[in-house]
Amino acid sequence: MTTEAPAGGPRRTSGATKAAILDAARERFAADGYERATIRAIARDAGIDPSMVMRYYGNKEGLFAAATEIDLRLPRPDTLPADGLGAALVAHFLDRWEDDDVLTALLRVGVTNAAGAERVQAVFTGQMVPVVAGVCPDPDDAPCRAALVSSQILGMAIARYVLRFQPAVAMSREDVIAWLAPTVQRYLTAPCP
Amino acid sequence: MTTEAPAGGPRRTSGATKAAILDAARERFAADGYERATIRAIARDAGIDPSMVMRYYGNKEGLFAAATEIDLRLPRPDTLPADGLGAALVAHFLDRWEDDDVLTALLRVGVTNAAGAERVQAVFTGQMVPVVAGVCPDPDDAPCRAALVSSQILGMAIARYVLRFQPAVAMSREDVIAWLAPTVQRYLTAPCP
DNA sequence: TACATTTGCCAACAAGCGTTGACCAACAAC
DNA sequence: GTTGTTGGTCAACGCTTGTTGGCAAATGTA
Repeated sequence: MTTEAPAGGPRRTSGATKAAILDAARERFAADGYERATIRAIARDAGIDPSMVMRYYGNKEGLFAAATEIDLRLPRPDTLPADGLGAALVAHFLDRWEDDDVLTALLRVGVTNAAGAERVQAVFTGQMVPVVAGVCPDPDDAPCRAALVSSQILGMAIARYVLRFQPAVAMSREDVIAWLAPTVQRYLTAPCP
Repeated sequence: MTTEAPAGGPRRTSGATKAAILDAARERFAADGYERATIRAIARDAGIDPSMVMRYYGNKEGLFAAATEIDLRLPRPDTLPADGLGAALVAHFLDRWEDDDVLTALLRVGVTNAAGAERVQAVFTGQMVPVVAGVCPDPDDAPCRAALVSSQILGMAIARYVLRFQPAVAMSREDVIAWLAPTVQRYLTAPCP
């Protein structure tokens, strides 16, 4: 709950309301996907009328776009040991996924919605490819290698945080890193087959 | 289009109509996901009235369940060389995904819908775990290893067939196999870290 | 004081959804 | 022929959705 006005007290600022709407939207989109996350439910969570959502974000698509602006916060590759980059990347993504609903929301919607798919693609190619290009042997291979890394990262995220496969959920953070790090490392730096 | 009656000719058998409905449903579920694949649209594709869908499949959930009965057709592990199992599995899944809409449909819906997620889980654990158990060192590890294999297979399927990441789509079948096979092989047979 | 702006609620709209039940026409059996 | 069964349409229901416009009240500004 984000309502804090004590019934009859001073109105919130528009900024606070906008933020409350975004919080509720992220949670709903993450939990339900695009279609089933209704504006009415989001407004209810934010403690306001549905029409306020329209006033501030225009329509549902605008709300979704505002709620899923994402920064993967990838580390600069030159700050890490070259041979530990796989482990570092896997650990980073596990952390990101566990403390931010937006990633799950984006993934859920990306799989359902065409606009969402483009958005996932933009985030990953825009932020992943540069990092990969900084560490792989031939920068021309960066898109391909980034796609491979993404496939493994996204696959584990879906198994663990979306589908909730029991064995994937039960694995400890360290086990996931130990298993996936060599895979990612190979996709990053091994010579092309 | 699955309508073939020449306007006023003999009626179809119920079996033909049921099959036409299932075909249309698979296509729509694969293309649009659960919520946006409407019964009306499926019926239109099948060339019949929406009420026929209800008569034959009860309700939308029943239709979805009928449309996504899946056999992964996994090969028996003892028919393959132990060290080529990774490549064989990856190749098998690429083939399956490319000639069967149902897999994409199930994946799309599994990510959106709770019932769909359970279904994905049931298919993968029910059919993948036994195969993995037949080839990995300690059968107790089979669920964990199956989850790892699934994470890489599902991740590539999502990147290539759902999100349509450009580099993932552009890769040739042989390249995908060459990159992913060692990963899958390691998840299957390498000692636990 | 008076006025303008901003925050918010309310009631309604049109459209689309899953679902239902009544009705029709073709066939098969008697 | 009559009578059941089967494949199919039609029109409507109750409901939810995104979206809109008008109105109340609190705040700022003169």
